[in-house]
Formats: sequence, structure tokens, C-alpha cells
Amino acid sequence: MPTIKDVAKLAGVSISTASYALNNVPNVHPETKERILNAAKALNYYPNGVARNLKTKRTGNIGVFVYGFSGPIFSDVLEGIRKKLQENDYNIIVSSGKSSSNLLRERQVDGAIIFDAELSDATLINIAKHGLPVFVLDRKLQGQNIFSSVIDNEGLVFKFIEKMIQKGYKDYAYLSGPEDAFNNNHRYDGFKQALETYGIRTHRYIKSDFTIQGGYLAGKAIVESKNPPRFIYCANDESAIGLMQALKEHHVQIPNDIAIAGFDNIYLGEYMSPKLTTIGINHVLWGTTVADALLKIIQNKETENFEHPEGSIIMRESC
Amino acid sequence: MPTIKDVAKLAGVSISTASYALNNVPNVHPETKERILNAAKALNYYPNGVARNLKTKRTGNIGVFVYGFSGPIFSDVLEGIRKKLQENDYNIIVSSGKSSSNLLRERQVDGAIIFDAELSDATLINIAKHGLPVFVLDRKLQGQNIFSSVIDNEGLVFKFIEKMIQKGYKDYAYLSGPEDAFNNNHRYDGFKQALETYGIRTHRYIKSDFTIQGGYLAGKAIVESKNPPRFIYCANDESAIGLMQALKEHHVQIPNDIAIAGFDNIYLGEYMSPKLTTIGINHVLWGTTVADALLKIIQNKETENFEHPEGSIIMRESC
DNA sequence: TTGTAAGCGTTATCAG
DNA sequence: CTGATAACGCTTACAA
Repeated sequence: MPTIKDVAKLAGVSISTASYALNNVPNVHPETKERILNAAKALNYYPNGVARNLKTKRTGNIGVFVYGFSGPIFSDVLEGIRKKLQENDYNIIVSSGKSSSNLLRERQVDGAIIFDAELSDATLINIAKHGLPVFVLDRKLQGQNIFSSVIDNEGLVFKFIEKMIQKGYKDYAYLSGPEDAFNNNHRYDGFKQALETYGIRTHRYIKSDFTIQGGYLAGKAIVESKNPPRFIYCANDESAIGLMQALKEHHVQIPNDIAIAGFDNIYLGEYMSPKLTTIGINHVLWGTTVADALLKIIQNKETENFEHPEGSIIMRESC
Repeated sequence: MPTIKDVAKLAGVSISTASYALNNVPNVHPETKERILNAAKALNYYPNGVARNLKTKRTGNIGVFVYGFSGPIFSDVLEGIRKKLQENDYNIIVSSGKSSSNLLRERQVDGAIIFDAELSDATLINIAKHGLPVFVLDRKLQGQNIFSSVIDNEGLVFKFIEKMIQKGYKDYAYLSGPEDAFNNNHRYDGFKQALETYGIRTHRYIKSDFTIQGGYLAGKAIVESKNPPRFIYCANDESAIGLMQALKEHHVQIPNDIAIAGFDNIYLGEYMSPKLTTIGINHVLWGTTVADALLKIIQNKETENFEHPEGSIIMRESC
């Protein structure tokens, strides 16, 4: 593997001149520069990023740390982030599990976007304190160098359930996500408050886990119960899809027998029968917005006022 | 941000002794070691990975470079890779777009797994030649330090169509993926050859693009045509799902009016009505196998005989 | 316009 | 068992 030393030698210049030429620093004689560039090409030279990073104390990498690689939301958010970072000549590094904290602590990234409930508040606060800006999604977190962006889960679900009550639905159930999930809890709060506000005193609570499989199993249990609820609000779209599938297998009519809605507005919702009513934000836009804010923070080292993403209700056929 | 120098100073030892202690090199007096470890904890010290990487000429990172972050296959393969790497104390770095080639060329990774048709053969061969082992998925590529792992697309589709012919289906169509996709072309070859082998001289070819949306649009066109085919083999499951949705909206019975099958065995296929018949491999296993092979190559610097993943036909309800 | 040399934070060789 | 010191490959004052 050739180094800048080899390039310099071949071009007959010093290392620094080679460096200047390769980095387009203006004060290099055009002819010298050409010689150097030719040498680099001849040797198939490419600078060693690790060495550059050590010297410059920046890496040009932004870490995006996720809980797992699956899920239709991640992919959209990631795509938004990728686009924005690429425009600004930053690399996107997506990681998960133990690698995430390694990369963070070892400073192989200049900043991080966290989409992973497993990375504890304490860890993040600790890392951010050392000067690495951290953007947390879907979790509220305060601290030096820490920024967070959350969807208004509670408000959106409230508004939606309110709408359904006005439409005349009376008997509600909530199909939950994991009970330690920030967004599940806030969605449930919005759900409960809407019912309370409109004097609906009872509702059922069905435990699930945000997965298609989980929704499906819940659905099986529901059809076998004596009097199923008239409306099931699902904590996310994936569980709603599983639920729908189970109901359909038992010839339950949606929305006539049981109405359903979800949260997230995943792509697939539009390709179900009936099409899934849901609540959602523009995830790609969320990604670009967050990435943009993080870059501004890194570059100006100043806190920006960050706008949280705006959600909306997407009425389709399932209720 | 504290460095090893600060730790050494606080513990009253030299930098090298501090380094030994922090890296568990045996020849450090237990008491000294404890002092150093305490100092490190007190300062909240964590080694700078970039500096370590420069010195040791390894990063402990494996890059996984994908075309985009969406898609149910990616996520499973990635999860398999992640698991295996984590077991072996390597970090997984997933990237896409321009970042991929940056990270590769700048040597911020010790090896790479490529799942991205956009990274050209020439680029990969060039990088691998410099000593960085590269594992290419879903593409055949030869060269020093290059390894590839492919699914037997052709053989599997052949076997499947053969089965369908024996079942009695006569009038076939192929719903394609992008025409420059390696796997699409091989699947089509298998499809064609099976028909030819069994004397079925004609078939229809419907252009699509591997997406749900694409399958849906194709489905719309098919139901509006005069005599739709009796069997539509889809180049992947996602387009099959879109297709099914379009047919169902027009009350076409699957499989009674039109039978359908796909490729990939994505999770969702089981949650459709009817459940999707498909061909697939165990993607998580594929990921772990490839990661394992890559690690062996990195560690032993010797070429292993690599087993390609074995696929199977998953008969469900759609044909 | 070009060259010399220091230094980024580590690891690792070699003496002591 | 511990400490100087060179080196990894690069950038960047500063000097020439």
C-alpha cells in the first residue's frame, strides 16, 4: 500500500509539497502539482484516512446507531440521513449492538444519531460530555451536547382517537408495543386521554410487541374471545398488519366488524386490503432534518433551535 | 478528552506502562496496574481508536456496503453478520453510497462485505489488490483477495418451475426485476430453461423492478389485459406482494384464477392471504456464514473453501 | 513555491 | 517490572 512518502519520492518533492498538492492547497506550482498527481495516479495512491483522522482530529464520519437493521422506518430515516450527509461530504456509518458504543467511545465518528433504546441515557450523556455531539431520536434527553428529536406521539394519537369517537366508535382496545418503549407509552397516553376526555370510561389493553408476528398472535386470541372490541388501535403499523391478517383468516370484516388503525405510515400499509389507516410523519424528511441539524452543530458548535417533525393522520380504509 | 498521557501522569507511571496495564499485558505489577486502572476510571479515559488503528494497522471494523437501507433481505443478512462480528470483537459498519468507497479506500475497515451493485467490479478489484479482503454477495467476481457468495438462483427457479409444470400449469409469465440485476437475470434464465426443457415454447415477460409498487402497477395492467397468464412467477417476493394486491383489488382469485410465486422468502410472505409460495435461503445464516469466512480470511490470510448458501422451495398457498 | 520538522495518541521495541 | 523512544501516515506551522 503506497503512502504519501512514496508519492513524494516518485515526484521528487518533499512530503509536505505532496500533501499540499493532493489537498488542493493553492500555493503549489502547477507543474509540480501535475507531477505529484501523476505520481499518485501511477502508484494508485489513496490517502490513509486513519492517519488523516488522527492528525486533523476529525473523521468525517457520522455514526447512526440503531437497535436492529430491520424495520421500514429505519430504512427511510437512514436514507434521509445518508442523502444529507453525502451532500456535505460526510460518511454515514450505521451500526448496532456493541459496535455502536465502541465506535462512539473510540471517537471514530464526529457525531452520532441514536435510534436505539439499548444505548442508555447515562452512556450517551457521558460520551456527549466529552465533546461529541449526539442526536437522540424518539427519546427525550437533556445534557451538554445532547439534542433530541421526538414525534408528538401523544398529541397525534389523541387527535386521531378524538376523530374516531366523533365518528361514532365506542368500544376501544389498545394493542401495545413493548412496555418499555418510549413511543409506545406516549401513544398509549394519548389514547387513554382521548377516551377519558370524551367520557369513555373503559377500554381493553392487549399486550404486544410492535411486530407482525405479535399482532398476528394477538389477533388469533381476539377472534377466539367472546366479544371482541369494535375498534383496535395498534401501537404501530406492523402489529396492525399482523392483526389484520389474523382477523381476515377468521373472516372478520374490516372495518365493518372490527376497525383498525396503526402508527408510522409504513409503505406497506397502502398495499393491504383494506388499506391501513394510520398516523405518520415523513421519515425521509425526518432523517434529513436531523442530519442537517447535527452537521450545523458540528460545524458551528452552536445549538440550533430544532423543529420536531410534524405528523399527520392518514385516513384510508381500515376504519 | 483525556489521553493515555493524562492517565500515566495521574498514576505516576510512564506512558508505556499505562499502555501495558490498559491492554492487560501480563508483565505489570498488580498494584501499579490497579493504580493505572483507577486513574483511567477517574479521568473517564477511553483509548482513542483512531490512534490505535494507525499504530496497529488494523481497525477492528468490517464494512458492509449496501445499495440502500431498505429491504427485508438486507436486514436479515445484516443481523447475521452483526452477530458473528460481535462474537469476534469486530465492529460492523454499514454504509451506502459514496461513503462506501470512501471508507474502503481510506482503509477505515479491515475487510468488506459488498451487497451493492453500484460498486463496480473494477473498484472492488482495485481495492482488494491493495490487500483488503472483499466478500461480494450476489455477484460473481474473481481476483486476488476477492471472494464471492451467490445463491443458485438459476437452479432453484428451474427446479421450482419444473414442479409447477408437473402440477399442470401451462401458461406462464415472468415478472422481472431490474434488467441489470445479476439475480434477476439468473432467475429468468432458470425460468426460461425449465419451460424449454418441458417443451413450453412461449411465455410472457413483464417488466418490473423488484418493488411492491412496481408489482402493483404490473398487476393493474395484467387485470386489464384480455387473457391474463395462468401463472406469474415473480423475480422477488416484494413485487409478488404488490402484484397480489392489485389482483385482489380486481377480485381475481389466487391461485384459482392466477397462481403466483416469488423469490426471497421474506417474512411478510407468511402474513399475506393467500400465503405466498416462494423460494428462499436462510438470510441470517447467510450473513453469519459470510462474516465467518471473511474473519477467517482476515485472520489466517488464507483462502477458505466457501460453501454457497443452500436454498429451498417454500410451498404455501399462492400456487 | 518548496522543504523541515513537530505532533496527533497510540503501540511496541529495547534498555535498564 | 518499568521507562525512553521510535514509529504509524498524515497535516501544518514555520523557515528557507
